[in-house]
Amino acid sequence: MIEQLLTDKVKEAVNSLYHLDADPSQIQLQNTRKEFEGDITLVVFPFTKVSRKSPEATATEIGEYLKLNLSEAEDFNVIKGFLNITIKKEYWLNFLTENYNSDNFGYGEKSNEKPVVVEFSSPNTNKPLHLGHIRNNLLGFSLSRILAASGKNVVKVNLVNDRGIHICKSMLAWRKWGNGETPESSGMKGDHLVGKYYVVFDKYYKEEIGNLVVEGLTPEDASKKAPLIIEAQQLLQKWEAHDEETINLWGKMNGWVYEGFAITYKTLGIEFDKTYYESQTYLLGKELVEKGVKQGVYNRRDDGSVWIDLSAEGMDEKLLLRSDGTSVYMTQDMGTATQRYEEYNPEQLIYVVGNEQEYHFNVLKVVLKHLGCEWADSIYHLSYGMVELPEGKMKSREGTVVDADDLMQEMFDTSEAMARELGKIESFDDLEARNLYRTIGLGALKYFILKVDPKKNMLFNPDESVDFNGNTGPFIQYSYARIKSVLRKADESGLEVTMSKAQDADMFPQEKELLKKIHDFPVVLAQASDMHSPAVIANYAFELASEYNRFYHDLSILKEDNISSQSLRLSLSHFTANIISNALWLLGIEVPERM
RNA sequence: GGCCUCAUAGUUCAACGGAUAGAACGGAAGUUUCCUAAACUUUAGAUACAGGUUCGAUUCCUGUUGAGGCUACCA
Repeated sequence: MIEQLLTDKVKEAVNSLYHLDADPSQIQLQNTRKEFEGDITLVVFPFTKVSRKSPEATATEIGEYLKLNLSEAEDFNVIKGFLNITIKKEYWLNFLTENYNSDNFGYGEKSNEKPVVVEFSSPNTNKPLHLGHIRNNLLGFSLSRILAASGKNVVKVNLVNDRGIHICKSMLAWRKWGNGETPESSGMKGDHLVGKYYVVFDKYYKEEIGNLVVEGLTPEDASKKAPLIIEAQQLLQKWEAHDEETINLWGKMNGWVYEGFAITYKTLGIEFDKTYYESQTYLLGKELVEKGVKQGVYNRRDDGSVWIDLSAEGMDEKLLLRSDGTSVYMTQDMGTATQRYEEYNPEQLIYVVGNEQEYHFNVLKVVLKHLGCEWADSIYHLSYGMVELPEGKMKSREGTVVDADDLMQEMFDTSEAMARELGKIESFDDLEARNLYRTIGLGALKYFILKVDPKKNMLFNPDESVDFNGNTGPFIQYSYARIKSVLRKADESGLEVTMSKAQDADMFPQEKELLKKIHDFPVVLAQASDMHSPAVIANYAFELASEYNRFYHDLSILKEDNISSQSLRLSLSHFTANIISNALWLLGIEVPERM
């Protein structure tokens, strides 16, 4: 890669000119802005101190050195403190020749080192998946692919939260008011059916609270003394005591939910290497807490509860074990993290979890380190922002959630309507048309969510739904389909891609821009895996597609009678299509061969 | 109260401390003998406020204002 060559040569240059052993961070290379002549720009301000010359003079000296000593350097010009270097055409053409047929251009070497474990999704089993889960799933899945492409050995895991008071609420409501309703009898998807009874529970629970408040209780007391919540808690105790009837009901209703989730995951295109169930892991961690008490790093109070004092770290006291000896969230997470560490010996443990749990993960790390687990440093919380609706935050109890299944169906319907309106599918058979709606609809949804920096809250307006024009997935998919169409036509016309001919071609500035953009892909990929950000890949894919469309929109590639130019354009098109498809694959987005 | 995050065109999003802050949608005006108009071209429009560090600040630091989150013997 030219960046590496330049970095080395610049280092050599400042050493020879100014006797400076330059730090890599001082050598700042960037793509030259389009309005200036040149390909790559060196920012020379960091060297003006040692050169004791003006930025212009310094840039000129370094430029002269590079032109003399770097064979790829064609020429240079200086504007203020910016040294714009032009790279020889041969370099770009050689780069094209060597890589245009490479299927995994830019991907890192596959390493056999310790794995990276990525946990994402982690749903509760009392209700269907919603828009917030979609952001989680897409981020986790795309991140896993990006890390894998950069050479890591990735393990995707899901921890299903299948036990607890929430599922007991659904169970109780179903038993009281369900009349034996099943997914088969109701025609409902299993997760939606269970979610329905969660809402039913909440309705009657709220009524009871209301009545108690009328009788004179405070809302807080009322919410604790309502008969329904007490009954639900008793159900949880029965579950923990392995009561057969309770376990059976729990197993049955969870089974419905899993069937529903499986469909949602499949539609969304998400899969895991391993799924853990909280019912099997929730007892883990208690031993760790006891161990901590023995070591004197945690404190047991008179009532039997266990705490850790984190005031030295600038945090509060935190409960690790209840007075009745049962686990809390933190206890379990200590256990599952330890289990996962022992199982995989990972280089990194990544948790894709919303930013409302940032404090929890900070505490988790510190609590483990107090126990002497140095590996706690390998825990990384990929914290993402909330998905907000125009009317504010989603609240499942207030029914302002956007259901994942409904949303995807809407996307499919919208893309179908658009395709029909545009007359896109006249030559398609039914199956191909249906696949296209799915591909486009999902592409729109995924791209819309992934293009936003994970850490930021994002706004989702269901009424406007997701666009199909502009900076969108379908635009990129369209660009891909169009390139494929060009290549098909070329093939039918008997045109051949001959790189030896292309080497003789003149390269238009726009063609070089496109090639430079492709050339950047490995750098972008590395950056994305460093920053854990699919958004970097998404925005890159859009820029690449735009670049292609802008240049070729009114140019007849096939009618060009100069064989060299034709070869250059076809191979450039082929290469662009490859990179677009690779970039979208990293986002979990499919490309259509035609649309 | 304490702690954390965010604040950029009318709207949704960009910008390793670098050049004249980019796109897209929406607004206004155009472009179909061609590979495919889900496209392309032109145009108006923004760094919340006040200081500081720097050759250079949307970016780093301090303060103010505004939005969200956390601060449960819930998970």
